[in-house]
Amino acid sequence: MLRQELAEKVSEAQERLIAAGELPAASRVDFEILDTKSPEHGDYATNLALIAAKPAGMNPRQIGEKLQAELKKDETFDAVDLAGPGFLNLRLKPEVINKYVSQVLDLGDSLSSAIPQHRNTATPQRIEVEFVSVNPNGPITVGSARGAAFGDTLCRALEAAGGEVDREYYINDGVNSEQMRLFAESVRHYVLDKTGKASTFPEKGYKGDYVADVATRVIELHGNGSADQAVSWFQTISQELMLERQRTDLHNFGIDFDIWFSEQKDLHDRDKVKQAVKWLEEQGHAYWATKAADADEDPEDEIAKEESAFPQDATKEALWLRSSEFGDDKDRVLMRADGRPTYLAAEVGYLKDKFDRAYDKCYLVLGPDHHGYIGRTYAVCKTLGKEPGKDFEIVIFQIVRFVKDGKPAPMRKRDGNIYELRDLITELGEAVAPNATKEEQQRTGADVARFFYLMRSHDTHMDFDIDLATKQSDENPVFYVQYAHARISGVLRKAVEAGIEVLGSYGIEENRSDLNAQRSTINASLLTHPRELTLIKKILDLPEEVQRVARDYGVHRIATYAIELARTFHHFYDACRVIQPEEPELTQARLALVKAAQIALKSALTLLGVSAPDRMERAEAQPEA
RNA sequence: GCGGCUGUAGCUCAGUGGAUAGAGCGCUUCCCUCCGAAGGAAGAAGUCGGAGGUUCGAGUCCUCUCAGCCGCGCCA
Repeated sequence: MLRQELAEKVSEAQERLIAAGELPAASRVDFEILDTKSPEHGDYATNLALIAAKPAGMNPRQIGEKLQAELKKDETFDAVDLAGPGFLNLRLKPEVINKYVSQVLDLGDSLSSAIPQHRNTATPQRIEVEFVSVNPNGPITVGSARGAAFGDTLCRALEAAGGEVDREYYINDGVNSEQMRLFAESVRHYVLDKTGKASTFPEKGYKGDYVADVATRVIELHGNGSADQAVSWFQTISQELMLERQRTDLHNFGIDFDIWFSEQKDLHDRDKVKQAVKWLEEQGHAYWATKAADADEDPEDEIAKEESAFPQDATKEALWLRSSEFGDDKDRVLMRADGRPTYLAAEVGYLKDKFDRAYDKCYLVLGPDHHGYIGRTYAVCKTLGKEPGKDFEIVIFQIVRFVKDGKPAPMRKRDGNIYELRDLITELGEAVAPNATKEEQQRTGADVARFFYLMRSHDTHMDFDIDLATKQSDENPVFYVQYAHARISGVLRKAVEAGIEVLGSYGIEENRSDLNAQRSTINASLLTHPRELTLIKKILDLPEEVQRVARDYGVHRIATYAIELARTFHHFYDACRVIQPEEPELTQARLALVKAAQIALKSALTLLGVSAPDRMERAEAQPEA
């Protein structure tokens, strides 16, 4: 797009100088087309002279002067100024910028994919992203929802960048799991209780509304007689119901997984874990011993082991993974002394299965409590012949602290007071759109929650003040962005009502022939107001932002971009009246620009998984009549 | 003890080694005969936790340090 065009112009000028012997060939460097700090500096700047100074063995300003002289010959530029230490500020002729409006209209929904790939990186084509993966004994909490929003928008960005993405959810449903058995016992307790039978609550059992909900569903589906079923039966059924609940909550949050990977069915039942462990043994990556080969003789450590809740017979041999040889801090047990596989063994089996599916790149999105797993997981990754960071990447998102009624909201499982994503969505929806229907409240609540999660870098510890988010809805810029979109829809509606011909109505789903017809009738060269040009430039930044996010998964920048784009639009809107019956040609040009802005806004919101409404309801109480 | 993350305006947070560090909220003051004021304009508000280092240039990279949050099982 525009920046690429400018980069080419600068490169060509540089090549001419090299050919003429004015610049050494060593001055060819990766330079950037930057934003200027303030509008009076021009539209864009390039740092070529600064970057090339060292390899060229020249003073930056010296290079700058030569380039400046060369670029001034190009009629693309209104002005080329050499500034500061050696920036070249580029001021463009308006028609260089406004000609892109019709291109944006032509691209439509594919605007975010308009740049195929970054010049330095081969974008992976087949991509797998594993995220959320909450155990099937608990609901989607407001904490895991951050990873859910992050992972999904990462997928959307990777797709926009040209990737084919599988969203994968790993289900921790091993039948031998203590946690799942305990969960089943807890559900059975609730069922017994609800059907009037005596029952004592299992020690360390699971409490909370969601457990009771599952029990209620069990009775609905299987009648009161289900109370007599065995724990193993409860384990199967309550797990299924819990998954159903998770699936529903995620769907309402805009997330649908492609692959639900069952540890039991897809690993254990197919003997994948044993096969993987055997394979590691054959490769010499695992060994039998009573303790780790690299264990240090720290007496305090020995004491800690003695006091462990899970004492092990130190005379029997366990199977250890040589993870320390692959970058982990110590070796890890794969098979316990009693012959049962550890969680790590299942993980090895899972990763091997995943890698065997031949993705170009796999991502694993994990919560902050898992950062200690990076070392060992990367070690496993290496034993399987994959390169961490290149073939496989773990992304850790940081904790969300929830504050409610001025106190930290408890989120810990088993305390009966889990703060679920569905509660958050309902709360936000009711507070922000009190007069809307239930469905609209759900959608609005999900919009607010997603935007809030995605606004901040995944590396930031964020505070989620429920009271603030519900009571003061203005706090959340999602409305600022959505309002810009609704405003555009309003303008287009108004234009139609005023009898102005707006081809293709006012959505962005209109058909191609209409768009082409409109493109031929608009005269974008009338768009010369500074705020019009600023808006066009901002719109053109979207595909670059997408590429960057796909490269470094800084997903929050899409939210930042959306806010900036909305602001740029509001500025334009304030200064440039769109509908002016006495100026039909300008009206058409501005309508085209407004539609281009709508395309970019909707694309950004879609990447965030936030809806782009055509009209918005007021949150304030209705004024007295 | 070891490891991860964070520290930027009163609060919540942006900031790709570049120019005078930004936004939202809050605060002060203006702007609806005019496409929806959930908007716009102007103002006050900063020792980028601290100290060194790297270089033409550091909020950004490196080392050290202080503070906060989190994690470290033959649990899953």
